[in-house]
Amino acid sequence: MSHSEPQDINELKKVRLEKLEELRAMGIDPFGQRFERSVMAADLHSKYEIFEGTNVKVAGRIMSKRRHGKAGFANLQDLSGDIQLYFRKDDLGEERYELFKKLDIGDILGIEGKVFTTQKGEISLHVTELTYLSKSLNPLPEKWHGLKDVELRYRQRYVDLIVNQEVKEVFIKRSHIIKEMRSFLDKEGFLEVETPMMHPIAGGAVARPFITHHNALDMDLFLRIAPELYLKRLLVGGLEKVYEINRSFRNEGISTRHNPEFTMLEIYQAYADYEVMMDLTERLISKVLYKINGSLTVDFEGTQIDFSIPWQRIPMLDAIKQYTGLDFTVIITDEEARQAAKSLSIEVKETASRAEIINDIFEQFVEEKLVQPTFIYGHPVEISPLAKRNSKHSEFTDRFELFIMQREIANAYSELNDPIDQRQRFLAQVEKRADGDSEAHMMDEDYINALEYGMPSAGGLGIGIDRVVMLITSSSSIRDVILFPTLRPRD
RNA sequence: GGGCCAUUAGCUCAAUCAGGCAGAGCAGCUGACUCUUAAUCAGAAGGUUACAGGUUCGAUUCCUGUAUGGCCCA
Repeated sequence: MSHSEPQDINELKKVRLEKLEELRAMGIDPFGQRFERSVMAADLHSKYEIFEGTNVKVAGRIMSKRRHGKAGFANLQDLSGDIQLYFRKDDLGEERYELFKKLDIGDILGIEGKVFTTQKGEISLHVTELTYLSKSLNPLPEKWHGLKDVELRYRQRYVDLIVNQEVKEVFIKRSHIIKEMRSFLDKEGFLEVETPMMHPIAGGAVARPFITHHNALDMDLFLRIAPELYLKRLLVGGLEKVYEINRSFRNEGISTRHNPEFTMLEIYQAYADYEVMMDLTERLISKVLYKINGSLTVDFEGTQIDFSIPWQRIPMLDAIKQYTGLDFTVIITDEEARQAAKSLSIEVKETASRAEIINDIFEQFVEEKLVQPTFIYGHPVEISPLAKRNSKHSEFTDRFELFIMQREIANAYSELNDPIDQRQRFLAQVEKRADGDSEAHMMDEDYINALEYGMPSAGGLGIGIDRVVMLITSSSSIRDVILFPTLRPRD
């Protein structure tokens, strides 16, 4: 019990505490023991013919109660669904009927009873025995309107899960989605690995890290912003096909699309390239979607998204030309690029490079147009410090990003395995850092050292799991697919 | 970080526009009712109107600040 609210126990809780004492006085443990249930609630409905007339045991939470003098009904909810309970004084006897009368909504019970159908046609249990498994002291939200206050829903997700079934379904789906992804990758011969979450050097992405401190070593560590550089060390080590599904952490704002900790799937495949990764992305997401939803189309807030493959593949410069008319194959110098940006009324720094401007224009004018699954490929090398250069156009990389519903869902490239070029790229990043870009990469000498042993040519792919779950479950906020989203603490 | 909006009973919401006794439904409590299902009927109760100030005879309402959250922008 919180020590911050000693005198503040409200009336409703007081009544329940009194009931708890009454139970104890009757010799009943309000917070019972193991209960061997024989059947789930949903099975009683789906396999009624099998269970009709038999005695079964169910366990779960009382969600509603209707009393009629010397008889009454309640509804019990377990993970699978609901079952109605019928209590009758004549059958239960005085004492057990008293227990029924004392029941509060929210109490957790084990129930033994006989399966039957009421006159109104509802499959129910005629209760013969009830066992207290947990007395509930806090009143649940209203049965009809449920819990709507989003702040309370996120802060007290346990209550949200009790009363809002659709929330429970989203998180069950999330679990299934991740399970299907693992199953898909395992079948394709990938090895699931775990790499450090605490990094001495935060690398693998452009982002500000969280800093923590190790006391015994007396050193600062960064919570990882991406697992990329460790996974590629494993390619060097000969683990040719690896993936990792786990959290990364980025120290930036919170929005409907960003949570400070989020789940990424990263995949690396030796001897592949970014086009192999495109194919893999299509197959992976469409297969998982079909397994989960039984369809390749999703209705996302009224927009039909069609995941039938193949998906569109558009070079980044073509996409910019299509939506702005600007042709960056003839806009060559930084100065020309800055002029082009001004023509679109984009604010750019005096020192902004052509690559940065291409990226800015893409983000501001093209992303919002990409609703159906679309691969955008061919990013400037300057904003892709870990990607291999295109063999014909060395200022661009063999990289793609996948966009769906205006959101970046995946990022992938042919991995840069030239240690000399990689060192130059890191140095360019270090320079940016020195100029105040706190998101730029740090130098990672050990990673260079690994590359110097030889990393096979490879394709790498990162998929934002939370965003995929948002798409598949038609959720508009990332907080609706993360059980306990980051919030400022109350008090 | 900036803009806009919200915060009223355990929950879902009124009352705020134009300052004048803070209301309802559900849940809870008391009573009636042995097949109800948003059960029904009767009764009683439940409030630091997020917090701190200010204006006013009088503030849930107007003003300022703070906290938390939501949406949009960076």
